[in-house]
Amino acid sequence: MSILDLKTQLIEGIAASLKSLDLPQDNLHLERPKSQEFGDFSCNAALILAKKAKLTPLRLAQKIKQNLDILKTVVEEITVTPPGFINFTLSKDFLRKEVHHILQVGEAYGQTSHGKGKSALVEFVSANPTGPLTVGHGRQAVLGDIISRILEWHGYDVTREYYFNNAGRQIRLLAESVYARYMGLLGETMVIPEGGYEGNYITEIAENIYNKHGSIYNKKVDDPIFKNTAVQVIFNDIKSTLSNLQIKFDEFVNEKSFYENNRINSIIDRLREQDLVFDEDGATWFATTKLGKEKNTVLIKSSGEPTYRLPDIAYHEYKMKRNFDLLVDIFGADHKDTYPDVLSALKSLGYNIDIIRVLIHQFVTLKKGGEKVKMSTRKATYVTLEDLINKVGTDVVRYFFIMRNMKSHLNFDMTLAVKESDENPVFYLQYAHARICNIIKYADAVGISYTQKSYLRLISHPSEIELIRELIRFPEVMKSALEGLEPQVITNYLQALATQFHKFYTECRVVTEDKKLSQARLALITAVKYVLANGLSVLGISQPERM
RNA sequence: GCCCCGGUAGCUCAGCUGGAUAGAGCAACGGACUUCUAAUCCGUAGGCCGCAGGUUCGAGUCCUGUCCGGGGUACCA
Repeated sequence: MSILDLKTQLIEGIAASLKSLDLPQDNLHLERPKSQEFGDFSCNAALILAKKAKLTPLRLAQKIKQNLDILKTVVEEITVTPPGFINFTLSKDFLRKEVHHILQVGEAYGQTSHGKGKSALVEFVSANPTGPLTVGHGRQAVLGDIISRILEWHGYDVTREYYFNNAGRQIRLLAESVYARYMGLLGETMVIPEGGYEGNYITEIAENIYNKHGSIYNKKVDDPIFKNTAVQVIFNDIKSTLSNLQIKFDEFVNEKSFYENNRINSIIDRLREQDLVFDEDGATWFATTKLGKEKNTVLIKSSGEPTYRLPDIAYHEYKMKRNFDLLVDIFGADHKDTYPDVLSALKSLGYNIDIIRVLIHQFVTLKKGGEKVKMSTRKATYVTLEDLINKVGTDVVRYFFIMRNMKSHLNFDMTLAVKESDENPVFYLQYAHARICNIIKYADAVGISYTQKSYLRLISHPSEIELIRELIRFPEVMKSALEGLEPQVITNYLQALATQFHKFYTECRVVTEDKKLSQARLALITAVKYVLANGLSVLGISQPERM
């Protein structure tokens, strides 16, 4: 039985008891008490329903308890404590059986079928190819990938999608910047455009063109070679960085495609039919004030060029039309004000926007030795993600970016990150895994291994029991990660599990003269190994067998 | 001005959709390797949960106000 099934059973039991007392049964849930003295689960139903039952919470709790019909083999003790909680303590027998359960299910332990037969589209990164990915993009890249993995863990068929724009003003500036460097290489005067790009990579792209073609593009600022080479080189660079982070996209969608097949005009037309589009001052506006916003929004500038919102709407309509069950958009805080326009447009066009989950993450504040660094791709005052990966490694980078709640600002101190990479919390988890692997190897060498009948009844030491208690929380944690689409709960949990394991390790020797006990403990730590490995793999972090 | 996010130990942050005595890591101090890995463990110390009201059996968590930090508020993306 999984802990999730057990919780359902307990809640059903409580509901039945409430029904027999003629009390409402909705909104029941179990909590994990902070202290073990209150057992493994507690229920606050009596506190909430006391008024309705015209009893003190304590008396009501007693009554609910009396009417409870719950298996003694699973729940060892039910207590009522002030102010009126009903507490359930799981039997040791149940806990031991759970270890067996974990060993049987193995790599699938903690999975659910919530997403079985469903598909999800996760859009993230979506940085335009104007420069290398920065540390700032890293947070979103890792967040998006791990959220995708969480969805996959629960059975979703996930498409990771990257939306980009290789046209427009920024790209024109990029091409002109490359051209300027190219002219510089030819010994001509080099005019870097106003607001152009200054990074070293621009020079490298120019050299690339020069080495291949010499001076044949002299004075040909409009030749597509500059734009094409730049975009191609930068995109390759971006993909290679992502690949170093163990991230692979399934689809790349070009904003340009929405101009080509008339989708944009069609959106304007359909919104106009509903009186949500009007013309003013030569521009075309989206009447967002009619949809509850304070200001209207420009969709087509008076120059005739659409703002990015319009293709964004077209892109999201394209997402909708592909019939996913779930659409996840991951944006930085700078999009906070713009995505509601996209959603209200989709709604007006008749789409069910309930399937969209928009996740907004706060920015990374980069620091160097305590000093704040302002990042700008244009000015090349950034630290590239690639540099960071090279310095501290993929596992550390991935872990670092999801250690914190996405709603919080992430202070990233480069100096500290490099210095502290040796004592990064990710190693704490991996060390626990490696320790287990080593014990198993040692046990193997002396001829002890666990079998299905591994004397688990011999497990009784407090730190063993605590370890199991921690272990079986895993399915709950993974469920909550799915509900909140928040990877951080997994890292918090794995830290707690590793702590409990390290504690167990110092208190209980696994391989001893006592063969039966050794087998039992071997079974226990193998279960720990599965859970650690499962958690780490969802985070996309390696599980070393030796450190 | 208006909108969004944050404010919890010296520092960096957890705190499970309102629960019981607010937690961890780092830094400080004191202990533990003859053992399956000390990248570890145990202990001590550290708090007006920004501030003030409110809601109720119960608030770090919800509401109102206020202060501080960040982001947004473009015919830029």
